[in-house]
Amino acid sequence: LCVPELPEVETVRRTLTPALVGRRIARAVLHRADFCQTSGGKPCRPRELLQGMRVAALERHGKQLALIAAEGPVLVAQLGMTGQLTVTAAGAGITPSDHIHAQWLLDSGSLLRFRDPRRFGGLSALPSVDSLRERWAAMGPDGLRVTGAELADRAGRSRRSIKVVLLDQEVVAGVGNIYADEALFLARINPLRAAATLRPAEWELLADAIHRTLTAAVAAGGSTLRDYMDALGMPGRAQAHHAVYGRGGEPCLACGRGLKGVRLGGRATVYCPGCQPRRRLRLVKEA
DNA sequence: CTGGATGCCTGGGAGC
DNA sequence: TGCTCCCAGGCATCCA
Repeated sequence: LCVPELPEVETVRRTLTPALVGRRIARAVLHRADFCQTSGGKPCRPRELLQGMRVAALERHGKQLALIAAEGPVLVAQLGMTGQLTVTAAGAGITPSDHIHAQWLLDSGSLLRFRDPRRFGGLSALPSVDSLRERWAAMGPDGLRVTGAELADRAGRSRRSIKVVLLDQEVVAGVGNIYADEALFLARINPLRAAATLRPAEWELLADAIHRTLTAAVAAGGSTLRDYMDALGMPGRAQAHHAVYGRGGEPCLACGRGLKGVRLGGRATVYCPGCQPRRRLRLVKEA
Protein backbone atom coordinates (compact mmCIF):
# COMPACT_ATOMS: atom_id res chain seq x y z
CA LEU A 1 0.00 0.00 0.00
CA CYS A 2 1.23 3.43 -0.83
CA VAL A 3 0.05 6.73 0.57
CA PRO A 4 1.29 9.44 -1.74
CA GLU A 5 2.09 12.53 0.26
CA LEU A 6 4.53 15.27 -0.74
CA PRO A 7 7.70 13.09 -0.67
CA GLU A 8 6.14 10.38 -2.80
CA VAL A 9 4.79 12.85 -5.36
CA GLU A 10 8.17 14.60 -5.48
CA THR A 11 9.81 11.22 -6.12
CA VAL A 12 7.34 10.58 -8.93
CA ARG A 13 8.11 14.01 -10.38
CA ARG A 14 11.85 13.43 -10.30
CA THR A 15 11.69 9.96 -11.82
CA LEU A 16 9.20 10.95 -14.52
CA THR A 17 11.05 14.09 -15.58
CA PRO A 18 13.76 12.48 -17.75
CA ALA A 19 11.19 10.34 -19.54
CA LEU A 20 8.65 13.11 -20.14
CA VAL A 21 10.19 16.56 -20.41
CA GLY A 22 10.90 17.50 -24.01
CA ARG A 23 8.77 14.65 -25.33
CA ARG A 24 5.76 15.03 -27.58
CA ILE A 25 2.59 13.17 -26.63
CA ALA A 26 1.65 11.21 -29.74
CA ARG A 27 -1.58 9.86 -28.36
CA ALA A 28 -3.60 10.20 -25.16
CA VAL A 29 -6.41 7.91 -24.07
CA LEU A 30 -8.84 8.32 -21.19
CA HIS A 31 -10.53 5.07 -20.15
CA ARG A 32 -12.94 6.64 -17.66
CA ALA A 33 -14.63 9.93 -18.42
CA ASP A 34 -15.06 10.72 -14.72
CA PHE A 35 -11.33 10.45 -14.08
CA CYS A 36 -10.58 13.82 -15.72
CA GLN A 37 -12.24 17.13 -14.93
CA THR A 38 -12.18 20.39 -16.89
CA SER A 39 -12.83 23.81 -15.42
CA GLY A 40 -15.87 24.11 -17.67
CA GLY A 41 -17.30 20.79 -16.59
CA LYS A 42 -17.07 19.42 -20.12
CA PRO A 43 -15.56 16.00 -20.83
CA CYS A 44 -11.80 15.82 -21.34
CA ARG A 45 -10.90 15.38 -24.98
CA PRO A 46 -7.50 14.23 -26.20
CA ARG A 47 -6.55 17.91 -26.44
CA GLU A 48 -7.16 18.43 -22.71
CA LEU A 49 -4.97 15.36 -22.13
CA LEU A 50 -2.22 17.20 -24.06
CA GLN A 51 -2.36 14.97 -27.12
CA GLY A 52 -0.09 16.32 -29.85
CA MET A 53 1.71 18.64 -27.43
CA ARG A 54 5.21 18.74 -26.04
CA VAL A 55 5.84 18.41 -22.30
CA ALA A 56 7.75 21.52 -21.23
CA ALA A 57 7.97 20.86 -17.49
CA LEU A 58 6.77 18.79 -14.55
CA GLU A 59 5.99 20.87 -11.49
CA ARG A 60 4.72 19.93 -8.05
CA HIS A 61 2.90 21.84 -5.35
CA GLY A 62 1.99 19.84 -2.28
CA LYS A 63 0.60 16.54 -3.53
CA GLN A 64 -0.35 17.89 -6.96
CA LEU A 65 1.75 17.18 -10.04
CA ALA A 66 1.39 19.37 -13.13
CA LEU A 67 2.30 18.41 -16.69
CA ILE A 68 2.87 21.72 -18.44
CA ALA A 69 2.64 21.68 -22.21
CA ALA A 70 4.84 23.96 -24.30
CA GLU A 71 1.66 24.94 -26.16
CA GLY A 72 0.09 26.33 -22.94
CA PRO A 73 -2.41 23.85 -21.49
CA VAL A 74 -1.72 22.07 -18.21
CA LEU A 75 -2.78 18.72 -16.84
CA VAL A 76 -2.79 18.31 -13.06
CA ALA A 77 -2.54 14.83 -11.58
CA GLN A 78 -3.60 14.01 -8.03
CA LEU A 79 -2.66 10.54 -6.85
CA GLY A 80 -5.18 10.44 -4.03
CA MET A 81 -4.78 7.31 -1.99
CA THR A 82 -3.59 4.63 -4.41
CA GLY A 83 -2.62 6.53 -7.56
CA GLN A 84 0.51 5.55 -9.48
CA LEU A 85 2.08 7.28 -12.48
CA THR A 86 4.52 4.97 -14.20
CA VAL A 87 6.46 4.93 -17.44
CA THR A 88 6.94 1.64 -19.21
CA ALA A 89 9.58 1.05 -21.82
CA ALA A 90 9.00 1.34 -25.51
CA GLY A 91 6.93 -1.39 -27.09
CA ALA A 92 3.96 -1.41 -24.74
CA GLY A 93 0.68 -0.67 -26.46
CA ILE A 94 -2.26 1.37 -25.21
CA THR A 95 -4.42 -1.52 -24.12
CA PRO A 96 -7.07 -1.43 -21.39
CA SER A 97 -5.79 -2.87 -18.15
CA ASP A 98 -6.88 -3.24 -14.55
CA HIS A 99 -7.38 0.11 -12.81
CA ILE A 100 -5.51 2.03 -15.50
CA HIS A 101 -7.66 5.05 -16.24
CA ALA A 102 -5.48 7.11 -18.57
CA GLN A 103 -2.50 6.46 -20.82
CA TRP A 104 -0.17 8.62 -22.89
CA LEU A 105 1.99 7.30 -25.71
CA LEU A 106 5.13 9.41 -26.13
CA ASP A 107 7.10 10.06 -29.30
CA SER A 108 9.93 8.12 -27.65
CA GLY A 109 7.74 5.05 -27.70
CA SER A 110 7.44 5.01 -23.91
CA LEU A 111 4.03 4.74 -22.34
CA LEU A 112 2.89 6.82 -19.36
CA ARG A 113 0.10 5.19 -17.36
CA PHE A 114 -2.10 6.42 -14.52
CA ARG A 115 -3.26 3.52 -12.37
CA ASP A 116 -5.54 4.10 -9.39
CA PRO A 117 -7.55 1.18 -7.97
CA ARG A 118 -9.40 3.25 -5.40
CA ARG A 119 -9.97 6.19 -7.71
CA PHE A 120 -9.51 8.85 -5.03
CA GLY A 121 -7.11 10.48 -7.45
CA GLY A 122 -7.77 12.06 -10.80
CA LEU A 123 -6.82 14.54 -13.48
CA SER A 124 -7.70 18.21 -13.87
CA ALA A 125 -7.30 19.92 -17.22
CA LEU A 126 -6.38 23.61 -17.04
CA PRO A 127 -6.26 25.98 -20.00
CA SER A 128 -3.05 27.79 -19.07
CA VAL A 129 -0.10 28.13 -16.71
CA ASP A 130 -1.81 31.23 -15.32
CA SER A 131 -4.74 29.12 -14.18
CA LEU A 132 -2.29 26.68 -12.60
CA ARG A 133 -0.62 29.51 -10.66
CA GLU A 134 -4.04 30.71 -9.55
CA ARG A 135 -5.02 27.23 -8.41
CA TRP A 136 -1.83 26.77 -6.44
CA ALA A 137 -1.93 30.28 -4.97
CA ALA A 138 -5.24 29.36 -3.35
CA MET A 139 -3.50 26.56 -1.49
CA GLY A 140 -1.11 26.84 1.42
CA PRO A 141 2.66 27.10 0.89
CA ASP A 142 4.46 23.90 -0.06
CA GLY A 143 5.46 21.81 2.94
CA LEU A 144 9.15 21.92 2.04
CA ARG A 145 9.22 25.72 2.29
CA VAL A 146 6.45 26.74 4.69
CA THR A 147 7.56 28.99 7.55
CA GLY A 148 6.34 29.10 11.11
CA ALA A 149 4.96 32.59 10.51
CA GLU A 150 2.96 31.35 7.51
CA LEU A 151 1.51 28.48 9.54
CA ALA A 152 0.60 30.83 12.37
CA ASP A 153 -0.89 33.35 9.95
CA ARG A 154 -3.09 30.76 8.28
CA ALA A 155 -4.15 28.72 11.29
CA GLY A 156 -3.10 30.58 14.41
CA ARG A 157 -6.63 31.61 15.28
CA SER A 158 -8.21 28.25 14.54
CA ARG A 159 -9.78 26.19 17.29
CA ARG A 160 -9.29 23.05 15.24
CA SER A 161 -6.76 20.55 16.52
CA ILE A 162 -3.23 21.08 15.21
CA LYS A 163 -3.32 17.61 13.63
CA VAL A 164 -6.42 18.43 11.58
CA VAL A 165 -4.91 21.81 10.65
CA LEU A 166 -1.79 20.15 9.24
CA LEU A 167 -3.95 18.01 6.94
CA ASP A 168 -5.66 21.13 5.55
CA GLN A 169 -4.08 21.79 2.15
CA GLU A 170 -5.05 25.46 2.40
CA VAL A 171 -2.80 25.78 5.46
CA VAL A 172 0.18 23.81 4.21
CA ALA A 173 0.31 21.80 0.99
CA GLY A 174 1.61 18.26 0.91
CA VAL A 175 1.25 16.98 4.48
CA GLY A 176 -0.91 13.86 4.83
CA ASN A 177 -1.77 11.61 7.72
CA ILE A 178 1.62 9.90 8.00
CA TYR A 179 3.87 12.96 8.02
CA ALA A 180 1.45 15.03 10.11
CA ASP A 181 1.88 12.54 12.96
CA GLU A 182 5.63 12.26 12.37
CA ALA A 183 6.15 16.04 12.31
CA LEU A 184 4.11 16.57 15.49
CA PHE A 185 6.14 13.88 17.24
CA LEU A 186 9.38 15.48 16.11
CA ALA A 187 8.18 18.90 17.32
CA ARG A 188 6.90 17.33 20.58
CA ILE A 189 3.49 18.91 20.09
CA ASN A 190 0.33 17.09 21.15
CA PRO A 191 -1.91 16.49 18.09
CA LEU A 192 -5.08 17.24 20.08
CA ARG A 193 -4.10 20.78 21.00
CA ALA A 194 -6.15 23.55 19.45
CA ALA A 195 -4.06 25.36 16.85
CA ALA A 196 -4.80 28.70 18.51
CA THR A 197 -2.93 27.61 21.65
CA LEU A 198 0.42 27.27 19.85
CA ARG A 199 2.98 29.94 20.60
CA PRO A 200 5.15 31.56 17.91
CA ALA A 201 8.15 29.49 19.00
CA GLU A 202 6.07 26.33 18.63
CA TRP A 203 4.96 27.28 15.12
CA GLU A 204 8.64 27.67 14.21
CA LEU A 205 9.42 24.33 15.83
CA LEU A 206 6.60 22.73 13.85
CA ALA A 207 7.65 24.25 10.52
CA ASP A 208 11.16 22.96 11.15
CA ALA A 209 9.82 19.50 12.02
CA ILE A 210 7.73 19.45 8.82
CA HIS A 211 10.81 20.35 6.74
CA ARG A 212 12.96 17.71 8.40
CA THR A 213 10.30 15.00 8.15
CA LEU A 214 9.50 15.68 4.49
CA THR A 215 13.12 16.22 3.45
CA ALA A 216 14.21 12.93 5.02
CA ALA A 217 11.37 11.13 3.23
CA VAL A 218 12.24 12.75 -0.11
CA ALA A 219 15.87 11.70 0.38
CA ALA A 220 14.67 8.15 0.99
CA GLY A 221 12.72 8.24 -2.27
CA GLY A 222 9.36 8.08 -0.52
CA SER A 223 7.58 4.79 -0.51
CA THR A 224 5.32 4.91 -3.56
CA LEU A 225 7.99 4.00 -6.08
CA ARG A 226 9.86 1.50 -4.00
CA ASP A 227 9.89 -1.16 -6.70
CA TYR A 228 10.96 1.38 -9.28
CA MET A 229 13.76 2.61 -7.08
CA ASP A 230 14.85 -0.96 -6.50
CA ALA A 231 15.15 -1.36 -10.25
CA LEU A 232 17.55 1.58 -10.20
CA GLY A 233 19.70 -0.15 -7.62
CA MET A 234 18.54 1.66 -4.51
CA PRO A 235 16.94 -1.09 -2.43
CA GLY A 236 16.04 -0.50 1.18
CA ARG A 237 16.61 3.24 1.25
CA ALA A 238 12.99 3.96 0.46
CA GLN A 239 11.76 2.13 3.52
CA ALA A 240 10.59 5.06 5.61
CA HIS A 241 11.19 4.74 9.31
CA HIS A 242 8.12 5.94 11.11
CA ALA A 243 8.45 6.88 14.75
CA VAL A 244 4.73 6.97 15.52
CA TYR A 245 2.59 6.34 12.42
CA GLY A 246 1.07 2.87 12.55
CA ARG A 247 2.74 2.14 15.90
CA GLY A 248 -0.18 2.66 18.30
CA GLY A 249 0.37 0.66 21.49
CA GLU A 250 4.05 0.09 20.78
CA PRO A 251 6.78 1.70 22.88
CA CYS A 252 7.93 5.22 22.04
CA LEU A 253 11.38 5.14 20.44
CA ALA A 254 12.40 8.14 22.54
CA CYS A 255 11.01 7.45 26.02
CA GLY A 256 9.66 3.89 25.96
CA ARG A 257 6.14 4.78 27.01
CA GLY A 258 3.26 3.23 25.11
CA LEU A 259 2.19 5.24 22.06
CA LYS A 260 -1.44 6.25 22.12
CA GLY A 261 -3.85 5.91 19.21
CA VAL A 262 -6.88 8.18 18.84
CA ARG A 263 -9.18 9.29 16.04
CA LEU A 264 -8.92 12.91 15.05
CA GLY A 265 -10.89 14.41 12.22
CA GLY A 266 -11.85 10.88 11.24
CA ARG A 267 -8.19 9.87 10.85
CA ALA A 268 -6.06 7.45 12.80
CA THR A 269 -3.66 9.48 14.93
CA VAL A 270 -0.74 8.19 17.01
CA TYR A 271 1.32 10.16 19.49
CA CYS A 272 3.45 9.73 22.60
CA PRO A 273 1.71 11.01 25.77
CA GLY A 274 5.14 11.40 27.37
CA CYS A 275 6.99 13.25 24.63
CA GLN A 276 3.93 15.17 23.43
CA PRO A 277 2.20 16.31 26.62
CA ARG A 278 -1.12 18.09 26.37
CA ARG A 279 0.30 21.12 28.15
CA ARG A 280 3.50 22.84 27.31
CA LEU A 281 6.39 21.65 29.38
CA ARG A 282 7.43 24.20 31.95
CA LEU A 283 11.01 24.49 32.94
CA VAL A 284 11.40 23.37 36.50
CA LYS A 285 12.91 26.09 38.63
CA GLU A 286 16.01 24.75 40.24
CA ALA A 287 16.09 25.18 43.99
C1' DC B 1 -17.91 31.24 9.34
C1' DT B 2 -16.37 27.17 11.70
C1' DG B 3 -15.75 22.57 12.49
C1' DG B 4 -17.41 18.00 12.54
C1' DA B 5 -19.34 14.07 10.02
C1' DT B 6 -20.12 11.43 5.87
C1' DG B 7 -19.44 9.25 1.35
C1' DC B 8 -16.63 7.92 -2.31
C1' DC B 9 -13.67 3.42 -3.63
C1' DT B 10 -11.17 -1.24 -3.41
C1' DG B 11 -7.71 -4.39 -1.34
C1' DG B 12 -6.31 -6.59 2.49
C1' DG B 13 -6.47 -8.16 7.03
C1' DA B 14 -9.07 -9.70 11.09
C1' DG B 15 -12.45 -12.51 12.88
C1' DC B 16 -15.82 -16.08 12.85
C1' DT C 1 -11.24 -22.92 4.17
C1' DG C 2 -14.37 -19.23 2.89
C1' DC C 3 -17.23 -15.78 4.11
C1' DT C 4 -18.28 -11.08 6.08
C1' DC C 5 -16.88 -6.94 8.16
C1' DC C 6 -14.22 -3.06 8.56
C1' DC C 7 -10.46 -0.18 8.02
C1' DA C 8 -7.02 2.56 5.30
C1' DG C 9 -7.24 8.04 3.82
C1' DG C 10 -7.45 12.57 0.28
C1' DC C 11 -10.92 15.21 -0.84
C1' DA C 12 -15.68 17.02 -1.81
C1' DT C 13 -19.80 17.94 0.25
C1' DC C 14 -23.04 18.08 3.66
C1' DC C 15 -25.08 19.79 8.07
C1' DA C 16 -25.28 21.93 12.83
